[in-house]
Amino acid sequence: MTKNKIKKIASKQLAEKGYEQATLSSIAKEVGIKTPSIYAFFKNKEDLFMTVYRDMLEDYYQYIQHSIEQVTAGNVKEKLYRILQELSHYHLSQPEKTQSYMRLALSFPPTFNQEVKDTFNELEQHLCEILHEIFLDGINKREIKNQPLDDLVASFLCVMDGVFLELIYYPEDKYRKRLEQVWNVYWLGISTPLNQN
Amino acid sequence: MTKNKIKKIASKQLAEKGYEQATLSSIAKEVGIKTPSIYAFFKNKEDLFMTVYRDMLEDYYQYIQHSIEQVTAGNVKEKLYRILQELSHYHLSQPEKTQSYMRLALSFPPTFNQEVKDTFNELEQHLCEILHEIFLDGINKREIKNQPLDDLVASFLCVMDGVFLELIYYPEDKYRKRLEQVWNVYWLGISTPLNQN
Amino acid sequence: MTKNKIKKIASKQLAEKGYEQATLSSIAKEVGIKTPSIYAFFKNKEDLFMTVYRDMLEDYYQYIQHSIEQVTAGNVKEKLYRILQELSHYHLSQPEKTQSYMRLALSFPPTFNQEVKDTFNELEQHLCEILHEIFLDGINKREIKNQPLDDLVASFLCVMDGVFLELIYYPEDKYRKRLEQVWNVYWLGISTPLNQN
Amino acid sequence: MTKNKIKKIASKQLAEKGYEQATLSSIAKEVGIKTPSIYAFFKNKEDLFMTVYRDMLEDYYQYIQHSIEQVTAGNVKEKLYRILQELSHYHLSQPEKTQSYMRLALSFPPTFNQEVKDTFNELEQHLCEILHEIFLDGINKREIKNQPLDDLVASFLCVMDGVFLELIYYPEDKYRKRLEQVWNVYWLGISTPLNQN
DNA sequence: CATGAATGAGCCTTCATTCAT
DNA sequence: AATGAATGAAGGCTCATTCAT
Repeated sequence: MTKNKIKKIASKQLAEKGYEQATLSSIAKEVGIKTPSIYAFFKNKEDLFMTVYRDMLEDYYQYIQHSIEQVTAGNVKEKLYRILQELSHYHLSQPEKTQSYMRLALSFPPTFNQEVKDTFNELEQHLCEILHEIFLDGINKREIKNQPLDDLVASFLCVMDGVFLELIYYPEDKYRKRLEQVWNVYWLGISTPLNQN
Repeated sequence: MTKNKIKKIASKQLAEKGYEQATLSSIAKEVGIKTPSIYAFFKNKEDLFMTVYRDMLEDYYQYIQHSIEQVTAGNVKEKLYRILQELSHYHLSQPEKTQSYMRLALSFPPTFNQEVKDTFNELEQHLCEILHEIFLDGINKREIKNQPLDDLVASFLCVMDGVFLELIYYPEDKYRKRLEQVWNVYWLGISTPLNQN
Repeated sequence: MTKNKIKKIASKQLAEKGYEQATLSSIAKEVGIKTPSIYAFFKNKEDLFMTVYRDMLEDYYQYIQHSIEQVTAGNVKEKLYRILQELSHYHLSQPEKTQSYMRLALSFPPTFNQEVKDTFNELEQHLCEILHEIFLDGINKREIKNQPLDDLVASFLCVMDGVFLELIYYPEDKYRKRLEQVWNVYWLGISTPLNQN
Repeated sequence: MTKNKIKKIASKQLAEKGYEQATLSSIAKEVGIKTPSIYAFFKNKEDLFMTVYRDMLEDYYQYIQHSIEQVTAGNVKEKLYRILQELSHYHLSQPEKTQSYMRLALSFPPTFNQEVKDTFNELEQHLCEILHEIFLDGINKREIKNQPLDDLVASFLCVMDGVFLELIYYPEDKYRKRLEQVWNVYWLGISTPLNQN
């Protein structure tokens, strides 16, 4: 279906060149159609990329949700590490998406920014709840040192953010090593002595 | 001097709107000159923003260097926290610069990207050395739990990155709270029990 | 068809004002369209004039070829004179074309020059062969004094060139007189006494 | 003297690139001054090239005049041939001048064209008189077949023009051969049998 | 003499978009 | 659903030129 092809290539070019350089005509050319044909499917350039963005976010959302739900087995250490790994896997296995993602977050017309932020917040909210539970569980089970839950959640989110940024800037191998180092220190830091093996 | 005014406003508009939207004509208008006048000072649009970027990086470099050198007094805890604070202060006190910075890093013509990465790496290299020393010192003085130095450095860089990303996305008050939470957990995690007060 | 109209007017303005002064906007204005519309038909300004030039050359080529082929009847004197006349007729009946032609030959971006020269050479080559035959025939029939064939061909080409240059510089009436004078002397010069009536 | 340097380089760039491409700034750069400095010596771009052109023509004029005056010795054949040779020598020894010359003749703003033509005409007028005398002399001395003087003059001018055009288009060696062939045929054509050796 | 700064005019070009087909 | 033709808007850039210094 042409519509999907357009979206796919729009997303790809967005990743490669950013919003402004991802010209309708350049997209059309790569799709193999003429520029005005795009308007048969999308009202606008903004509309097209809005859609692309929503799809992307939806996809991400689904993935994260799905990943998290599957992380029921295992102890807290495994759960947390698993989250970082799922995150890494998602971005590493389809780096263009992450790029597009970042690009849109920065280069989108201001009108759009609110929606971007809203979706982001929702996602974060969800994540917070999950992490809350996990850490609560961890403390109860004495896997994790007793600390304010919010602090723990914040710290993990910070690790996630840091790891995410490095995921963008470093090549995969260097990134993987980093991730491990970070995780080692982090886990050693938050866990109770009993669980540091 | 007009040249500086151009650079300043170019940087500002870059932060606000990104490279493509920071039009030469829009810059000129805000400076109060006519567009072609810009060419009396810069060869190109690219040249202008190249200069802006280099200045920015130079400035950042100087600041970090300066900050770090002054962090000789105090124990390791103070030193590390001080670094995070200086970083925060730098970006919070002139948020446009940070924005420009991010924008250029993502939206610049590919030719330029190598230079961006090189400068980045150099900066990181320098930071690594400093952190290395600090952590080594911390371990020797029993302020910090004995762990591989590289892991510690990596973890701190990750915290820095995470904190940096949040600094961009959250409003200042929310950010400050986050920073404190993160720091609490982090320091509790890496320090020896004696130093956890 | 708009495309042809653009070409026609481009050619005309080229003749009148030269490549640089034949602005896309001035062409568009005369065609009655807006400047960007030209890009629906031509990739470039260069592309447009390239096309114009090739058409011109093609047209010239066709004409010369056609003219020559029809000059089978008559004796050698008539044939040669006919060639000069056809040449004159071509340029006099559409002087803009000749002007454009000259203009492009001189003012075109260097990239293009090779193609210009190549086409020119091909045309000249063809002409040489024809003249060769005619002169050979002339000598055999004792209409023309026995001289090296190559010299005769060269001399005739020189007359053509001279005549061509004068065709550009003189107004038509003056040119016609000149042509006759030149032809008189030339024919008297190369013909055998029997044929000088 | 800077003024002369400007003129020289203006002329050179004119030859190489034509009037429009011979930018004041590009001239200034090659001279080693800043663009506005040109205005210390010339009122205008047009003024500059006007001067350049007048100098060129003056120079040409002088040369031709001088050449011709020195062609008093020798018989008519030698005189005529000498003229062609001087012409060739002039253009071959400083081909840029000829290029500039042609360029200006074609690409100059229309205002200027009249002066160009006037000077040209004057030169031609002068040449005509000289040729008139030579041919008259030639006929009287039975070196040249009796023909209308005007025709002879016209024919020689035509040869000059043709030869000139070929001088521009052919490389030197090819040109020289051509010139000889043309001259052979021409002289054989106009001379009396007695003088054809 | 020379130049730094500035500018009006204009050029080529690209882009998103529309509309009739 | 697709496209050829057209366009308003704008962008980056160059050029000749001026003027104060």
